[in-house]
Amino acid sequence: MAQRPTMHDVAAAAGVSQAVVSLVLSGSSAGRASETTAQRVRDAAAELGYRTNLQAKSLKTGVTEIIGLVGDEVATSPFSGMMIKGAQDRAWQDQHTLMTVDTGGDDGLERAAIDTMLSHRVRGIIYTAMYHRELTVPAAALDTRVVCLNARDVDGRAPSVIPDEVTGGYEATRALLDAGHTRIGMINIHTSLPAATGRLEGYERALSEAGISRDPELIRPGDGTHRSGVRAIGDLLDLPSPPTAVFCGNDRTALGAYQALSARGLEVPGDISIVGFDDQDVLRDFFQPALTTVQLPFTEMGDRAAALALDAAAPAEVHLVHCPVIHRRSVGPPKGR
Amino acid sequence: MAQRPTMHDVAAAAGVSQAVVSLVLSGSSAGRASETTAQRVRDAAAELGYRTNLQAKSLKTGVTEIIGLVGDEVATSPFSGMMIKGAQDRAWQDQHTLMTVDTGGDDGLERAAIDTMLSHRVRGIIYTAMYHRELTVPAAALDTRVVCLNARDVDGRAPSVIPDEVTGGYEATRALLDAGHTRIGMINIHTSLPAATGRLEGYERALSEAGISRDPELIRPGDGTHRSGVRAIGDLLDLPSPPTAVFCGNDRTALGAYQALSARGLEVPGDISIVGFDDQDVLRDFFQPALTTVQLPFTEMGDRAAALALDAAAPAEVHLVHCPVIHRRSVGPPKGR
DNA sequence: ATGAAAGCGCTAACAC
DNA sequence: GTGTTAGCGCTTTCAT
Repeated sequence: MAQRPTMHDVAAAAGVSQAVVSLVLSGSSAGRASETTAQRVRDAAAELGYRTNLQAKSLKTGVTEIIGLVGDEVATSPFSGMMIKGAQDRAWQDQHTLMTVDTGGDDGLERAAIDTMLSHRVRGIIYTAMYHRELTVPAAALDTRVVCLNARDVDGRAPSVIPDEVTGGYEATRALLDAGHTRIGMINIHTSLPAATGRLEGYERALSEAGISRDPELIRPGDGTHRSGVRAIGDLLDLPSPPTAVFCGNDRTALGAYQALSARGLEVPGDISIVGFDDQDVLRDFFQPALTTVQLPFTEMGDRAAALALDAAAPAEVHLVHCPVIHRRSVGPPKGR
Repeated sequence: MAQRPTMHDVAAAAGVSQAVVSLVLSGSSAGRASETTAQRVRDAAAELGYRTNLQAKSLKTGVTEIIGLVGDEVATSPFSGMMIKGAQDRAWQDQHTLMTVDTGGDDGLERAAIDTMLSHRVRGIIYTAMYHRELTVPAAALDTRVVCLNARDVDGRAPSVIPDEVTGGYEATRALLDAGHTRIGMINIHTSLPAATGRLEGYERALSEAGISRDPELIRPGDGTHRSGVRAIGDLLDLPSPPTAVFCGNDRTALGAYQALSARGLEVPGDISIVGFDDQDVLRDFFQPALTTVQLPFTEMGDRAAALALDAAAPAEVHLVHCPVIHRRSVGPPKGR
């Protein structure tokens, strides 16, 4: 762990000047240095265990190869891991590294994190939300390139990458429609979330497109919990004319529905078809039979966000990322068909 | 997003020299600059939106304020999120930031990641495993300070921070012993894991300390899955003299046990007491009644690892972090007592 | 109490 | 083809 060798050391070892070392090692020596010299330099570098000092390089060039990623609960939510992975892999492809800070929702820490990143002269900041939501990018962050991930910048000053909830809800409902259902319930999640409004909008659009008139009784409120799935599916089944299929606003709700159904001796999809939303990893094993659901494309979203963070010219648009339906076993034809 | 102001700009604005700006902003101006001057400098800096250029600072000082964190699946496992959070918060307290790379288990990427971090002249590297295991630190990484997190460096060249599985298993078993049980089963997980051998060792130690002779029939193999919990608990119950309590090698196994028990019409803890291991967040809600289990102290482990990464003088020891028993509702007195 | 100056390791323009 | 040179923005020593 002695003092790291510098280009000067390599130059001395190879018997050339430091400038030549720079040229050779940066790969731009074509036509500048002879191949013999180049090889001698590379050998010397390897021999000494030379490694670029990125501080020095960045100081000179004025740009760093770091992308900052700030978010509430970035580390602790299972979802954000995928966003980070997507962003990281993309950054990596472009020789960049991610510097991550999980603010835990603490505004002071967030300010400090942004500050630190700016001091590090990051190439851009990916401002990430654990749950899809709307937010205002802190003014300080706008000193650099900012991209909102899983969040929409209400002021439209930064590009945003969010899941296309509407199309997701639409396609989830279509999957049910296509299986022959015409009486389709929906159990929503917290209505304050873009996820809730978007998914519901997709549901309604699909039904109206199919010429099915809206029945408010079929749309049940919920809060995204297991418990609310249990309750809402009960309400739905107790209707004079119960639905033959239900679109659940998220997987957790769907799991509640599954259990309530099984408690009543009803089968999925024999008696009733179910579609979820989120395709949550950790819940997957608990669905018997496997749940047909809509996937939140977090990895792709992370990828897109990183790409935008690296592209200084990208306009501050909203990028909707498609949420594909994952067809598994919880959808079948309506009972008695 | 114009060119960022430098200390020279601040100096010009405040009518002092750049050196004084450095002194004042670094806080070491006590007795060097007058308070009036200092204030003028700070005002000018704020006015211009000045921010330290950490590249330049690091180049000069020779040390960075970055800690690298490399791991397989760091981003995607629910556990590692907590380790990252713990490490980050600790790093943050010491003005450091985390640069994270998830290698996805790819060796090439891992090498590249370590290389990059070394080029960034990170203060240290936290080499993290998703599952507690033994490993060899890549030679390249040893160019800097390395700390193994949730992994033990078999060559003993780097300090390691790992959960104290043995004591965890011991205390889990003690919880059962203390409730009055004397016939206690254990369902193990993959025996190749330090988690499995350690937990079993703790179990055996607790029993032998209590003067209970070892009954091999009570120790069932498993692979950590839900399914293996279902199977093993069945085997245990079918014994001529079944246990009144079972220590499950992990929560997932315990969940299988719960379900098999409920399928047989048996109650926890009325008919049988259960203790798990891991205290896995996502499974928590599925336990009815709430599971008494042993917590893997990931946040604390991350904290310790970061602290070690920052302490160049720390010896390459193994740091065992205590795994506390979380008492909930799945332990009661033996039936018929 | 303040300023001048050197130099950290690198890139890149320019000279030979 | 290769070397010389001038900074990038900062910290720090030494003058003043």
